Amino acid sequence: MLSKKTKYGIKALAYIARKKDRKPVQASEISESENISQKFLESILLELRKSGFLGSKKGKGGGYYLIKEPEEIKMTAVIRVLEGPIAMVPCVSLNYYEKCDDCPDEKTCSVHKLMIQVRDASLNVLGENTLQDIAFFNS
Amino acid sequence: MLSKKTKYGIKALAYIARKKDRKPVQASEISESENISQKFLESILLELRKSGFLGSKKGKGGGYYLIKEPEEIKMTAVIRVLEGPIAMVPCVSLNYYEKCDDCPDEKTCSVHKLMIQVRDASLNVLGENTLQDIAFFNS
DNA sequence: CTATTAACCTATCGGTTTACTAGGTTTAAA
DNA sequence: TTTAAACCTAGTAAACCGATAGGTTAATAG
Repeated sequence: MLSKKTKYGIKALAYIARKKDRKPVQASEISESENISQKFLESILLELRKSGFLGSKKGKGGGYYLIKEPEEIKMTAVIRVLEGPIAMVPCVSLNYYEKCDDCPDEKTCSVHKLMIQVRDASLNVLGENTLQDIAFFNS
Repeated sequence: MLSKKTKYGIKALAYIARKKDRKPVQASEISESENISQKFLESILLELRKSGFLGSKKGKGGGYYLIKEPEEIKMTAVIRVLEGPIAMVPCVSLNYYEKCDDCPDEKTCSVHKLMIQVRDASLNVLGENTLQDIAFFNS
């Protein structure tokens, strides 16, 4: 399950991407428009800034803005920062690998191979989609 | 992330499927062989029985056995019972649908469309794999 | 220079879930 | 009648989640 944090983070990024001018967008504006608790959103935006997706400007007229172009931001990167691993099991994670304590050998694990397939399928979808794709779409 | 419960459940089912004879397999045997806490495993096996994957026999020489053929058990079904929804967000779940409180309209939600794609990709993999496929595989 | 605005920081917190554990009861075979 | 196994109920420590509270810092407007 996707955490609210990740969900809100994606929505916020999409909101900012939709603004044509590059003027900073305030957390309060996003909060109202997307129905997200402002304080919670603030902490998420901060995290997105610290991880290099957003820049910020303090004080009056301040806010958050995209650092890269929306087409250059893959959803894999966003989700990895906000949610953590994309894989359903640490032992098949590319970026957050961890050995299972119960498995003596991954090669003979019945779960392992299945979860690699799931991971690759998800990775494929999330790697093909950029912020541009999800911010502007014609439903 | 897949819970240990689901992971253990899948491993246990695979273990039982691998036994050629249809004699009941004891929880203790699976527990030892797969390095799973016995009591925890018991509760999982019980759940798998109640949801129609396993049958059981009490008393000496008792244990758990498959009710259906391994080829007939899709991994989607197993995961839905043990883990719950396959979708990463309730609003795109086929079997556990729930509306988001923050979204006024799913059609305009930037997360929604993306998560439908992820769901379909996962569903595709998990629907194609049966217990037979994951129990016997040549790594 | 001052007031205002908005990002930034730290700490806390109630609720839920997770992964077990304990300790028994029931059923069936030897 | 002993033993082995499933079955049942309860509890629990730790982690995580989604938020809230209450400030500090920095930048702009007047």
